[in-house]
Amino acid sequence: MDIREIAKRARVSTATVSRVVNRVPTVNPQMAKRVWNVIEELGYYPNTSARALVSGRSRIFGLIISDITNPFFPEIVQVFEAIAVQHRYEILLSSTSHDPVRMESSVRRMIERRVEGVAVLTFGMEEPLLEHLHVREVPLVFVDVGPQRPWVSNIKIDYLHGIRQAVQHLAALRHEVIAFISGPLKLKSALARQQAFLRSMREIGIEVDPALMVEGDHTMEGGMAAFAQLLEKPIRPTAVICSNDMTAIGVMRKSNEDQISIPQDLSVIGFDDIRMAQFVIPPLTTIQMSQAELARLAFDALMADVEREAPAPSGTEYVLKTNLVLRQSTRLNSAATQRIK
Amino acid sequence: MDIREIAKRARVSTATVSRVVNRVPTVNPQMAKRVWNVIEELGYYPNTSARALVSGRSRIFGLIISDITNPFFPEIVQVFEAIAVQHRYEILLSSTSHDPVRMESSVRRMIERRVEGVAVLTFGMEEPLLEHLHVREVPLVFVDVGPQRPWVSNIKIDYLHGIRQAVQHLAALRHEVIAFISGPLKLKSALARQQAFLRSMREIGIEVDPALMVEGDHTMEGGMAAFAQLLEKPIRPTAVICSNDMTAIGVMRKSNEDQISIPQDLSVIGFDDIRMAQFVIPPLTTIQMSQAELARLAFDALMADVEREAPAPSGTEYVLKTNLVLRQSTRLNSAATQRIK
DNA sequence: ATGAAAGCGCTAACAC
DNA sequence: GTGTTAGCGCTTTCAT
Repeated sequence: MDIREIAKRARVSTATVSRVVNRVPTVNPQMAKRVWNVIEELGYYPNTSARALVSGRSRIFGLIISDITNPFFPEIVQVFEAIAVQHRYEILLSSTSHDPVRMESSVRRMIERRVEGVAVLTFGMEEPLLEHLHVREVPLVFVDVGPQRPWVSNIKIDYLHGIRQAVQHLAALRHEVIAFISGPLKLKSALARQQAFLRSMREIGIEVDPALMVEGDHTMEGGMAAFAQLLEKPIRPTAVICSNDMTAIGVMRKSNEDQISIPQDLSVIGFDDIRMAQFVIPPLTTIQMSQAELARLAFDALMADVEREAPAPSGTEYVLKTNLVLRQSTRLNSAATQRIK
Repeated sequence: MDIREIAKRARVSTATVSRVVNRVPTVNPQMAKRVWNVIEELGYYPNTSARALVSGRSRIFGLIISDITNPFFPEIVQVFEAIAVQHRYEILLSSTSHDPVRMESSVRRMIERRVEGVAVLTFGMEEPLLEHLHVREVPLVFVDVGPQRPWVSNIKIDYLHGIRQAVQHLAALRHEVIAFISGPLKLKSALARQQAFLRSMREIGIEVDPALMVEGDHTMEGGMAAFAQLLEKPIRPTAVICSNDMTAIGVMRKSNEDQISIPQDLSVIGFDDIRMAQFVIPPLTTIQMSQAELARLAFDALMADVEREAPAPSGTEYVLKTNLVLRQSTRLNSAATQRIK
């Protein structure tokens, strides 16, 4: 059952059926009605492949993430998909697990499906792949790590904004010995968070003791290990800020094992605000990087490029702010309180 | 750059290029080599829309879930996608949020993309939608709730297997007063779990006091509320089995607020084994329903139907076993222990 | 073993 | 405002 069948039964041409289906306003309403009736009656659904082939528009966006089981991503996928559907786009999802081979195959699949844009929410993309997409003028959007060139947008995360809030929040609670557990420092995003922490501390006149900075790996196990390291140091922090929530959850887990109560004995702050942050005990105070907002920015960036005829010569830049959300893993520093008494 | 361009440059016909790309074995190896070289050189990627249009095969499977942010689903999506890619299939993901309108639009999109099969991992599908897919002979796979008819597979969950293990585990730990927090009982899957619990208890000679059965809603908040209800009853359970992990996490949260220690004062068992179950404190003993296995079964079911020329008249049935995984939220009933002393 | 050619279902000129 | 028609890029007979 195809457009010709509909045309025949509605006694119009296929062109008219096409116009009706695509809601071209110039068609005679009566005729349109007749066509719709036949469409309903026969349960006709236009064939997307044919449409894509002839129009040259696939109405598909690629979405490359590292790992859907990483709690940071589900909400992004959710929102991205919801917006896409509103715009009559489909999404081609791909998890790469940080594997360059899978990344390459993802890009290949996306090119074969002639995606109209790709959101890359991983730690960048190798030059040859970029090149393949670039010659086809496929709009791309990255988070922080995109190259400056036509058809490439970048969403810059304002780490400082939220991290400064976190530091000042702890300072207000009389914490002075504040540790920081970073992510893998070879990651640009992890490094940026650490830098923002140091800068925020400097702003309030504290020069951080290097002993209070340990490197984690953004996993729970890494958080536990990093915190264990911290406990062996001569100075004991009363608060710790973590480079992501999973790390913070690791800290909480290790604290629990060692009979360190949170927030009584130790205040903990995470980063990301993954959903799980609300479910741990106590609920985790964390720096939110809105996944919904990120998804929306990414989609809008692609959409903008699709609708542009000429690209900005060195891409477009967007900014996503981060913000502290207060929950129950931080508290007034009891040591300081006693001192005041 | 299309197949003709390649053909011209390799001085062969388009038919030969097509054969080469599709690895038809009869082509002269030399010629094939020549064609591959040109393909590499020009960076040619076949156009999927054209392929789908002419071959009538989209190489897409639909995957309908209720909500990707529900921790039960990410791993399913992950595994389903990975297997699909291995078979050179793409997946069309859709979250319906239990909204019939979104479900309808999902199905429409899938039909328009001419998916070759749909895995429906929600609580069923309304008859009219089923009908649309049925007339097109689109293979479907459901979990528990599929109708018996051609082109429809069903994955039956063996709830009893794991729940019986849970009950016997608790019994072995000398628990006698075991509560059960169910899911919404209008859900077939929730009801089945409750029935399996009752049956398992009966098997070991315990008739469950109705006061020990409360209805939750499969959310953390619901778990907290249900447990609060339980605490107001005259009899106090020493162990509680929950219809899913989020409910169990709610119980843990509420226990924490009320100074009830887990597992010292109360043993808790969940269901599903979502990833978070490993991260809560203490790690949750739970009945695993392997998400990876479920995804694999679903994919295999669709693939089998795609390759079948005639469908089984009343569909095919698959079974997924559940199993208890021991972690740290269960312990010997201390009351019973004292009694023995 | 290879090539010529007929479409797959649709859109978009272009003509009326 | 509506119809005719030429493709979109590919696969697949059918000849050779």
